[in-house]
Amino acid sequence: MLTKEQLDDHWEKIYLNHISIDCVVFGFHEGQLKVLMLKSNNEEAWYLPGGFVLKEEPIEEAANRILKERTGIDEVFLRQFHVFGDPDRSKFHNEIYKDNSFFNQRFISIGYYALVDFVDVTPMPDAFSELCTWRDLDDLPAFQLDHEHIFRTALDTLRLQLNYQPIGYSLMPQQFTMPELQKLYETILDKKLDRRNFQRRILGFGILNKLEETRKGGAHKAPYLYSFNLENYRAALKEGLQGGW
Amino acid sequence: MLTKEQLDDHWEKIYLNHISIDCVVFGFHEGQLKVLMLKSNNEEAWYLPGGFVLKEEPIEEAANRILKERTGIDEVFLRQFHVFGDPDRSKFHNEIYKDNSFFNQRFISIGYYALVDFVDVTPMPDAFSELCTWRDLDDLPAFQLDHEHIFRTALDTLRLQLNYQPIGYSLMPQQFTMPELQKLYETILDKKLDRRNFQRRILGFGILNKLEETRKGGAHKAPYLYSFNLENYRAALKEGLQGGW
DNA sequence: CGGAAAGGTGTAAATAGTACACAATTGTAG
DNA sequence: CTACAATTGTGTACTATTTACACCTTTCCG
Repeated sequence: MLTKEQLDDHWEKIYLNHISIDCVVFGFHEGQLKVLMLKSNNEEAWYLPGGFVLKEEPIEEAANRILKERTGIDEVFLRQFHVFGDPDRSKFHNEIYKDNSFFNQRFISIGYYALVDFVDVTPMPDAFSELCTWRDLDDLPAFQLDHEHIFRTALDTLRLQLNYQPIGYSLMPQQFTMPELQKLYETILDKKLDRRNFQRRILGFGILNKLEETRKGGAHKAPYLYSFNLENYRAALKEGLQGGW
Repeated sequence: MLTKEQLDDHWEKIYLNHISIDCVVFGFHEGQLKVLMLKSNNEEAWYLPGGFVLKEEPIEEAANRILKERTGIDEVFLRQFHVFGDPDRSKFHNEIYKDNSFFNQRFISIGYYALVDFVDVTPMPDAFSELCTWRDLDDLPAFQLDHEHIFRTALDTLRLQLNYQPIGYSLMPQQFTMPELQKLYETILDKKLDRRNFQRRILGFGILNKLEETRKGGAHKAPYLYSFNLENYRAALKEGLQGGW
């Protein structure tokens, strides 16, 4: 265990000053959109996975590292979406940080959002938290600092993104049914979609493979399974889906 | 005039370390899309208007301040679009900066793009430049550092933005003709659009007022003048134009 | 083996997008 | 002063996309 001064020194030495990264990690499970959050025992409010940038580390790598530290996973959909740079956004009220020079500085935070497959994630608390866990979007706790704003902005960005990019690959398991995929879209958009029109549209993108098998075991007619056609999916990510001039 | 050491000290004292802002300022004049650029006498390559963030300044304010310093204008369309954070992006090769501790640090740059009315701008060089001037998009000089990448990313963002936001208000003069507005879109997208369909579409957005007057003086039939309906324009900016789920 | 709940599929109507042509105005050249 | 060239204004038929909507099938359960 290091002394307080040594810890202080530690942060200062390896991380860039003034810059932090916050990640909004979205997952989808049992028809619920979820976001990964952390909580320390000393505080009521929850916060988003975050961290700092090593002196010689590209910021994309930093975001990936932070994400991996909290989830165990790597190589996922991870995108910058906004920078939060108000001078009073990062006043830590926690007594722990009060006289730590590194934590007491102003931080400009680069917001990333990630789309991950829920079952691949093993939530792991960071050095300041006892809890790291998924929270349902319709049962969110109080947020620390400006993290509610960061989360909101990420969600808005995700909703916008639905309009010109496919997103399911990162959030769904390998195989899934059409109703399951539709539920994902409905959950993100927070509105009901027409079953038949949804299917036509999503199939029209050409990013799905219809599989032979069906998902048995439900109490009803067995739905077909689909998987993503990775080649077309990647092309759609690059080109955008449609629309415009 | 300050000594070199005093200057060094000056930067360190008032600006945040590691963080810079670069602005891609778009203007439109005589059917040409233009970008504001700077050049010093010591270097061949040009660069984008940029600067740093004051210790207690919100980053949006910093971007506005930097923009105002180079253009004289304020309260324009100005948006974050990307953060550029590779550790080797900001190695200044210029001898001037070689032993200046402030300039020799790693900078993570927040990219902003601005849409401005060409005629409102009075380009003003910064402390390192002799030249500050508009450059045509189809006659761009060599760029310093990663500024070509920053510029490209801004242009791609602007093109994407056309699909879900109106943009003309910030780039056009108060009054303009339909062909002039069409030319703006064609220039940004770098492709021809059908005159009649363009008109129907843009009028369909409900963001234009058709004026009584026409623009005389051209060698041809006098086109009608239009202005933007600010109320509807602002609503369209907020809501997005159309499309999607 | 009948019923409840969910999934699979098609079609008609409305809407939006595309392609395309002719008439009117204006300055210029003869 | 007139014919011409260039540009603007405007409308319509055709096509593609989006929307709204209904019936049949499968499966499990009681």
